[in-house]
Amino acid sequence: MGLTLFNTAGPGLEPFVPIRDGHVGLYCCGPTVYNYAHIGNLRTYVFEDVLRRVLERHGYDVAHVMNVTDVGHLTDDADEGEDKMLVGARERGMSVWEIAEFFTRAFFADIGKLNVVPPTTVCRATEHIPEMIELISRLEERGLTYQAGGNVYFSIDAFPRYGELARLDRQELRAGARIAVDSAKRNPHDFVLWFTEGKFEHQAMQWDSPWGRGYPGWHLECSAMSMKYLGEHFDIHCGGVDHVNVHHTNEIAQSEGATGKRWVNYWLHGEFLIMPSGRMGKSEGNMITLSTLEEEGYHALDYRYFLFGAHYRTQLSFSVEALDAARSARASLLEHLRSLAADAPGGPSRELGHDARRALQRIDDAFNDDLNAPRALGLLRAFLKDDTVAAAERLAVAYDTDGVFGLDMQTSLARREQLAPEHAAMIVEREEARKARDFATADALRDRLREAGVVIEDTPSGTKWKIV
RNA sequence: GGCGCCGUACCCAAGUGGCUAAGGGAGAGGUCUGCAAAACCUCCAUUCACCGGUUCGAAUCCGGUCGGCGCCUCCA
Repeated sequence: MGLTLFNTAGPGLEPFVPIRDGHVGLYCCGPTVYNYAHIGNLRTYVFEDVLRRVLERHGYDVAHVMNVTDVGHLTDDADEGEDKMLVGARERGMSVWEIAEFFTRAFFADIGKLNVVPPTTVCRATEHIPEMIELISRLEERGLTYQAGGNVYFSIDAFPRYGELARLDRQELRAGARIAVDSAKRNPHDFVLWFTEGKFEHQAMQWDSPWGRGYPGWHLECSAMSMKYLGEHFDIHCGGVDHVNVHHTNEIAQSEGATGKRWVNYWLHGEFLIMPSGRMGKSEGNMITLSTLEEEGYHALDYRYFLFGAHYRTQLSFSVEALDAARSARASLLEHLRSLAADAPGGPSRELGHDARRALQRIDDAFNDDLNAPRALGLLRAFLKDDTVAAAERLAVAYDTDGVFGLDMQTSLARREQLAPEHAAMIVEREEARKARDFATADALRDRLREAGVVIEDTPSGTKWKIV
């Protein structure tokens, strides 16, 4: 079964066919580094990671590019207001460059903990200003821009295909329904390509340009950098659903406006993580970071497992109950694998029988069906319970498919085997207490070990322990 | 106001015309145990928000009602 993906820019589900055999150009909208990423943001990167892993499982050589937006986002709407970087810097007493670096590191640390395979190319907006200026010049040559009020704007009326991605009805666009319209715009949906210093005196990051000293509009970086690293026509562009209407719509307008040809073949969009109070966001005041979860005693991979509870194109409800369920589920999965490993002294089987091959195929089919991770995980767990199949084969299927799940099954298992010497000593001490039928001492030791993250299990074949 | 998505057991959810409605968590009973924990076994939706319709047949398609969410604004 070939890979089928849901293309926002197409009729929906479509077979994936790369532009160049064996190669895939993949661009994923990256973080704005003025704050920590919250777990809603991270959901999107995990979805993209599954895509990356599935593509590589198909044998594609994936050029995976991600931008880091360290300039250009405005705190306010409608192209007004201060740069978010500036606000963040002021709050923390850091320079905008320092704060960008700080949160960039924090971001990659987070996705690393989630076992997200790093992009092959990470590019910073501030390091690609010349490319952005070049792109504006191309648009200018083609008559798609105008200058007004100190800014350079993209004129959507000069680009007939504007809004096709989001299926926007040009007549129905109601700009200004909730915000004040920039009076310099000819069409309310025109957007800024270049801001000049005359407009915002406090903008911290500025560059010289043919239109005056200033800084680029937000959408520009993705167009300029993706084309630099992936060419003017590439395979897949990903991001969150919130980007469909504005960000990606504008990216398409300026990219295709500049080249006069098709830019991206497949657009994939991940849905939101929903809190009881609705969408997660800084302004909504319901932000949870990965660090928050870790402080609460969850492992980053518990969150990754949690995300596999729902398909990437459906909203996922977040709750501590649901996260607890995922943590328990991941623990039981590892426990299950441990017992299978114990029954398979030779390790995972290299040869698979009919049933194991079929299970493997069905799991791959689920991933190939628009990255259906929840179905794949359900199939894996059902298969692992099938004791008509040799433990070694079940283990082999689990480890093999973990190449896509990315739950780090083998490593997580191994980690549980590493016992600190003082804990080993306590276990021995407890065994002696039990033999002496001094259960009070034994139970106290068990409690202390539990607090240290070592769980004790007395079984007919002796006392066992594991790291949690 | 416009556009779109969703509503499956206590919870998270898969399922997109036809085998017994995945899987996980929680819960109940049992085996085991000094007690626990874990593991294993068993049980846990004749039913898919509600009402109509299409069909030999629908959770799955169509229409309506109610409810939730998202986008239309920087935002994953």
